[in-house]
Amino acid sequence: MKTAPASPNSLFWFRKGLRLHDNPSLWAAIKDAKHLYAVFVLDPWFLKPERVGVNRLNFLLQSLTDLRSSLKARGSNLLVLRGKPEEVLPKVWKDWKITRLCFEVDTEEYAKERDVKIEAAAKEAGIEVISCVSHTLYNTEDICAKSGGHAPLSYKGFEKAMNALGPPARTAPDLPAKLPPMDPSSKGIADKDTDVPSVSDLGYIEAVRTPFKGGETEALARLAEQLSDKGWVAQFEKPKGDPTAFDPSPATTVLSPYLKFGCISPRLFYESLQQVYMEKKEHSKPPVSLLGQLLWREFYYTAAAHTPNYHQKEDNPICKQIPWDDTPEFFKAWEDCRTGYPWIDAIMRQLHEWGWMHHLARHCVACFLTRGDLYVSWEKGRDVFDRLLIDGDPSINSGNWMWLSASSFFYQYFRVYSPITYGKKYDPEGKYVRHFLPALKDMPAKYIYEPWKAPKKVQEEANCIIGVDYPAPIVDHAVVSKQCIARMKQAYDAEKAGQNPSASPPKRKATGGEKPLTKMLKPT
DNA sequence: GTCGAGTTGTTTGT
DNA sequence: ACAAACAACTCGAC
Repeated sequence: MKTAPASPNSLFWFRKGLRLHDNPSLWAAIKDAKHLYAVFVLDPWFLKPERVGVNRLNFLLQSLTDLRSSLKARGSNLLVLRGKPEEVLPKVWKDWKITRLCFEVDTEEYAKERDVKIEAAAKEAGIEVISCVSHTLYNTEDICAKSGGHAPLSYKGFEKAMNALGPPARTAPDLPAKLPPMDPSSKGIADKDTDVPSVSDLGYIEAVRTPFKGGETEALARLAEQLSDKGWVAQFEKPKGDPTAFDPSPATTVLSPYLKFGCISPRLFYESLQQVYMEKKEHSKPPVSLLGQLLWREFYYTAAAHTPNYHQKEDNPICKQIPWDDTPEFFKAWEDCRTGYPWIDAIMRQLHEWGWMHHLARHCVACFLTRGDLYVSWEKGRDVFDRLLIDGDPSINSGNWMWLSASSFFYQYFRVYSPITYGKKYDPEGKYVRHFLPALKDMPAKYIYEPWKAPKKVQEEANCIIGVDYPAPIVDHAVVSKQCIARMKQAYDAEKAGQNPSASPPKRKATGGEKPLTKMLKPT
């Protein structure tokens, strides 16, 4: 590699990390730089309705708009380019005589493959490449190194590895008020060529419905607001949250979409929490505390980055091989909010409209689709979440789906969420259900979670005939949940026998083992 | 090999 | 409000 020039022309490539605060890679880009070019590349690989829903795409575009105005305020700009990064970047680094390329480390599958190619091409062109870790608290490799060379698969193991590393790196200092300018004679840097498009510019016709707005400015304001109630922060325990809370605001911080895109730095969140905990001596602790939530993110990022085939069941060494059913009619009903269980359908409706639901609500629908009721593969549900969530983050999403389907991390498959009583205990009046499923808005509270039990007269008075205005349940939870538990046991036993065939012969159940349970699960 | 723990279950009792 | 029964998993420490 050539020696880096004294006054480099730097290209900073934004991908995640859509922020100016705590951005060590951007610091590396501006160091001694004569010129700085900040770009975001709209990659056609992402920009497909089957890959990213309108709510998250809009969140991204708002984040870019915010970033653009922040950069302009510092005498720079964000140039939004379109096309495959491996084609677009070499073109501009040639046009702009770039000598240094900087970007934040991204551990996700597609990003890793992409970045290896870009880095090789840049070095080939004599360009210095600098890449820092700032999307996670730690370098995930360091966590693995402290855990016997592999990603920890339990929270305890993760905690041990993390404690061995000590506290994470401090946040980077604020950037200077003025950033190195672009050379005004550079090709293709005019506003008209590099502006942030709208969702309709990108071919999306669906309306944006999420109430959450993207961007670093919004993220910092939300962080400040959420952490201003120090008593609340200090006593926060995730399992005690109310998944039905939505008006005026949910039971959690909703910082997840900002962390997903890096509008907020995890290290800034970490430091801000530590400040509150210093003041409030009595406070909740990981894994249930707010800090714990940030550590779970780290846990899943580490697992994803260091597990082969993490995003699929097949050839995934940490994933139980459960023979899920292929029942597209069940899957479609779940996806389209018509399982006939209001609690499940309301959560799925919130997913479509807001792109966000409370974590425990996600548990309920994930359990229902997989091991609890429909026995459909977690990969199918994962794809839906991946597309529709504004915080859809592959490492965390696939991990949680394996957790909920008892495919990895969590194995107590007999603990099944009830699609009837779970919501009822938080919201007996059914306000949440009524809001997201207006067809049921006048159903008496007594029947709001089980409307099929309402007498015909009650249904008529509520203007909601079951089977007409709102579907009848596609399965009988009391029946199928028991069958599912039995099938999970069978699958676990088969896995054990398969993994270690010499230790014990394949177990055969005395009775019931060969029952065609699939047939029994069909809609009645 | 045993035993306790595991961010977030449900139902039925008192 | 809290406790036991339900049926019973894996992992990791010892």
